[in-house]
Amino acid sequence: MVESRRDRLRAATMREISETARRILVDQGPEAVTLRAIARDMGMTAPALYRYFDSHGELLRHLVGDIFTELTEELHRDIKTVPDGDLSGKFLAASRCFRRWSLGHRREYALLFGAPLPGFGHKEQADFAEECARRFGRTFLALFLELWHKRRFPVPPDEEIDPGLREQLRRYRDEALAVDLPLGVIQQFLQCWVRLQGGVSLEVFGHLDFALDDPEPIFELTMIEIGQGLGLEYSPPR
Amino acid sequence: MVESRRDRLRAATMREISETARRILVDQGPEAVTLRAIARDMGMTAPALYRYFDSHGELLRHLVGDIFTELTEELHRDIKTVPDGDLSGKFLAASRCFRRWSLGHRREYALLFGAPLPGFGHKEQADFAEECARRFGRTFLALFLELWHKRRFPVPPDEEIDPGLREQLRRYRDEALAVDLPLGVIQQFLQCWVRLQGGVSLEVFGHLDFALDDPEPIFELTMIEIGQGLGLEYSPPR
DNA sequence: TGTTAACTGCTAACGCTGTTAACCTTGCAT
DNA sequence: ATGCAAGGTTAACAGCGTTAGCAGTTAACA
Repeated sequence: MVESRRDRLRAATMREISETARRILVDQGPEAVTLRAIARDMGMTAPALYRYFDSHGELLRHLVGDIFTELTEELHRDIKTVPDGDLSGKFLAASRCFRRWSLGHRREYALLFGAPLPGFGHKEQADFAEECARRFGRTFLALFLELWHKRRFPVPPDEEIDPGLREQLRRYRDEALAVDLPLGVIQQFLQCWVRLQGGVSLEVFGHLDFALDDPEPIFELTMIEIGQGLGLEYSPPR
Repeated sequence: MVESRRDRLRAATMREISETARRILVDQGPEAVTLRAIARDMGMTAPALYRYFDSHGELLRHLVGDIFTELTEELHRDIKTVPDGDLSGKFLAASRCFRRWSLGHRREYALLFGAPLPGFGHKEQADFAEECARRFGRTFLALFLELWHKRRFPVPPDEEIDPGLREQLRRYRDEALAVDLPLGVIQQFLQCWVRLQGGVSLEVFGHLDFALDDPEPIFELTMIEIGQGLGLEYSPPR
């Protein structure tokens, strides 16, 4: 049997649950995404949702996966708007897209990148959400590696890397990435990623409000500095 | 009346509430800090806590203030262990202390620097918590300004700063800091702070786990880069 | 000193949460 | 046609924040 009537209904209900959860998240924040609220909005009762998800947490993890996917798609869309030759432009576009999306979806951001909730350890995340997160990560990594292959920005030789770090980088490269690269490239990637996501996190959570109403110029300064390390041509936004 | 018997009892109860809340936070995480749990641990009932705090949220905000104070004290303690002449050492010590405390108090960190909770907007925070947070911020700012006055690291002249940023920096300098400084110093401070806290946040929340078991070397690399911008002498930890 | 008001606790209750158990109807497959 | 599984229901349990109402204790004041 390929596509029974029940299968179709089930898939539709699944979709409706996701959409409803998503809408509540956007409208009322993460703590309002309760089973009862979702069910209420759908004209159902809460226990019925257990036919679709094992627990509240798993429903949230599924939601996380959806959001990661949406973010990743938006990133790819923005990257594609830059002509293929312009790698600097693509890198800038991706970074700015990530920041823009994050600031425009603070509650989703909190769910994806905030403090890990209880029983939500970012480690034992559901396969689905985990895979979505990985694809998100690969988006930036792919850009970075393309940059390395085509432009060869300067990186420290393996021998000059802190021994403790070197071993970790080697493991990550060989086990997770399975590519042939100097370890310095991975180190550089991680440093850039920390600056990018670290800065965005602070902004999203309002931890620069004590001094700035609009931290965009600070973000752009960061982009300039990162770009210098990678030999990129900087061009202002818009 | 200066110090009635009731006043003493009330103060003691206040203290006990704080300590109990704190212990539950450390042992079981932020979501376990419920009014009922606190009351249970104290041999009281939940409604009695309303004699001391208007709501659950306000109790949490008070807890935040306590934690900020504790963190600030630990920072000052560590800074003092470095001889007064060694400003580079003090700066490194403070930064490493912040990172160490954050990694050793992840749940407290989440409360202080995580996503703002509902009705917990980081803006309309209770006066108490707000003041504690300010004193924490001033700890780093003071080090930074001392560094500037004694060592004069290079900063961009006011005219070269992005106009939009310049105006914000001027407001922050004149209204919040009320000091006489080139705006470039403030800009540099904010950039350093973003790198420091941004990196620590990612580490605490486990967002580097996808690649690294121990991100300390990456943190030290950041310290080296920041130090270069400020003309500091780098010395490895321990 | 006696009275009054404020303070500090209690219990009971409301409505919310996630979750489980028991039950009923409906769709699908043998 | 029979039987089983899927997908829904209601009822219930334990926990939560919060409010109302009641009692006892302490402090202040006439």
